[in-house]
Amino acid sequence: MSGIRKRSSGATLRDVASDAGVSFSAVSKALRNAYGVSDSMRLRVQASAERLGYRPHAAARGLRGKTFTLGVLVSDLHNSFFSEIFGGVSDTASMAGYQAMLGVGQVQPVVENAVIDAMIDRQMDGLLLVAPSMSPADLEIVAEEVPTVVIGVHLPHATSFDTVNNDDETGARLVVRHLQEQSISDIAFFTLAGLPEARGTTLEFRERGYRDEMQLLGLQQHIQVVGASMDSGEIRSAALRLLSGKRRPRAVFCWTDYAAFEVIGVAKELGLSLPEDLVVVGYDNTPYCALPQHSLTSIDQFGQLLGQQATRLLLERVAGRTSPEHFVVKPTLVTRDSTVIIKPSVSSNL
Amino acid sequence: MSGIRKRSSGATLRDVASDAGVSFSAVSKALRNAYGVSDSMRLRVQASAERLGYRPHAAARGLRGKTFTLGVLVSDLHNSFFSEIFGGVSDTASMAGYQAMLGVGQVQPVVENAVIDAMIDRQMDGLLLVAPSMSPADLEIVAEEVPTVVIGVHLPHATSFDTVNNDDETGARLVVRHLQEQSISDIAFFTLAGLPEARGTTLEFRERGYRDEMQLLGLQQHIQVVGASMDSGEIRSAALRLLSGKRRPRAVFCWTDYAAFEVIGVAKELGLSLPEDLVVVGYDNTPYCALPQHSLTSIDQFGQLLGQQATRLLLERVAGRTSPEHFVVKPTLVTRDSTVIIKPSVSSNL
DNA sequence: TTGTAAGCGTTATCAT
DNA sequence: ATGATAACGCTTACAA
Repeated sequence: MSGIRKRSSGATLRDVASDAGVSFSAVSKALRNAYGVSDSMRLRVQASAERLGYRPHAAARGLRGKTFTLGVLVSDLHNSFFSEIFGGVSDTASMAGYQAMLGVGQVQPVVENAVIDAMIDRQMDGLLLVAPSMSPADLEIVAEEVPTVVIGVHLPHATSFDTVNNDDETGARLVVRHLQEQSISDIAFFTLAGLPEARGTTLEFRERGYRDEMQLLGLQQHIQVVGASMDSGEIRSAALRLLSGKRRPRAVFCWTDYAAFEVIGVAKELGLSLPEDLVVVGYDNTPYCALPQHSLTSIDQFGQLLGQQATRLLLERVAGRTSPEHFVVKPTLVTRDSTVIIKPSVSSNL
Repeated sequence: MSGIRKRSSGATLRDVASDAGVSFSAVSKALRNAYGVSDSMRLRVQASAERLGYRPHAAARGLRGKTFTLGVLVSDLHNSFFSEIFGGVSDTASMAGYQAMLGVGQVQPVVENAVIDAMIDRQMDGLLLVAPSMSPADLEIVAEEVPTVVIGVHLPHATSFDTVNNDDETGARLVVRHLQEQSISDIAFFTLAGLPEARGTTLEFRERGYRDEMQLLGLQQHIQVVGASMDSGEIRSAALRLLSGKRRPRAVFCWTDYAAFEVIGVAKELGLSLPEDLVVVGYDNTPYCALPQHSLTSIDQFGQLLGQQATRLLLERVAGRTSPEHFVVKPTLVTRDSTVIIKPSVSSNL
């Protein structure tokens, strides 16, 4: 019932070998199903290994071969969208006999680099960078040293690493179109400001999708983009400025769910009623969206799928692929009360 | 500006040695500030190492000495309380030259064990287990093999590992007392159900604190404990049962903030107004509590501090301490509108 | 103070 | 098909 293998025994290849009565190099091969071992020997070796509770020593392994460890770098643990991604990563990795280890690079690029270095030093077989804030040039440098897949940066022409993304442009367009169908035209875009000027970020693409679709629908005069840093206080004051200014929009499309929640909060404090006075939309479709007090329309970008796909690609690179692959998943609009103006007659009170 | 060290050079101790014109073992010692190296040699070696971009090979190091890696096991990335803890861990670890790596054991104890095994196999110097769901006996087994600190399980008599906790009993008492001061006596406790029967969990202590304080204040006839699993749907249906039943409490004290948000959602759907009809309290004081649409009174258990302290203890164990230490931090009640009945005359509309 | 040498537990190459 | 042997890059006695 315990499940924990008491493994202080610390059996090594040699112990298994002497127990099975064969050479230790034979054990190495047998255990890895390498070429050139008879079935009878494999069976005997496996039995011994089992009995002695043998476990390969990862450090020793890393010295010659692989460590079977993938490093995952995320910039912000608080965003539960990242947790979703990691779920997909972890599953896919462990099914292939790999272990995913998470390192956190707290937005500051310095820390980000330090974590990447640490992962490379620890001989991780591959790196999965989730929404890194470093420049494409730096990404190339990293990818030169170790198999790399990047999630959340649009660099479809990168050759030394793969990318996995949701189609942020389409996501943004879906939002604008949906709102326009609700007869809303005055739509503002609330984005993250003050990033280390990065190229190809998801935010850049969301903004482009927003602008393009507004243009396409003839709403260009309503285009309005405001920004705030990640800090909760800054988000609030930017939202307050936007909502109490003279050009208050009818709808605010936020770059991430959490910002949307802050906007909703500010709106309530200002005495605005939702969705009659103001409509809010988020991005990521995190679990909090479904809470009735939010009921927030959001874009689902299938984090788990992103994580799975990225891991699959990474394992391919670890296995030797060098040609680049760029995977894009179509996001989906999840409509909730926050954007449904004409409510059914029997309505619950939001 | 790039910050990324291009290190494909792959310089080893030998390279540094020949560059500095000394033996490679001298380099090893000089770089680790070991005993028996002259200042002149140390300087020369450091200069060479710097110039060649030397970085120690963690796997090779792990074979003889330490890996300077700490493994952190968390059961649920989604709880942003855990992110807070990891922030403290990461900082403290890196200041001591260690790197913290996160592994996720998705509640299922099987996965939890697998992750721990993976961390031990990778020769991590110490393990930090955050709210593990395994039995105390299994914890002992793990701690026997590797320096271990446990956060979020009350086992003050454990000898083979250290524990770091907030005082859950006090936390719960604070809540009950606070509510009673608001003239509320009918207080229910909403807890997590269906765990693999664990001993010493935070929940056990919160419930005890709740029961004891209710008793102490003469409110024992109002004691009511309901449970639900981690699943969002289950939480909702349990909350619905509680709030629409004939014994609807005046206040619900929830084991974690997210559950409180679900309770608030159900309450709104039922047409209850907060805080007049129902008062809700959470635990963890996650960022979402401060949102005006929640304004949730909660218990702050200082996750970052917990993480820092746990890491400090772990590093001590790694350094050789074997005597157990058990650190407990006093939690604090953060009062917000969700429990303030008599509001100031100029009130914002929650 | 400095250098030499023996492992650490693997993988991979080469004989047998 | 099997087994000896040489790395891998480092730490740590021990010798000079």
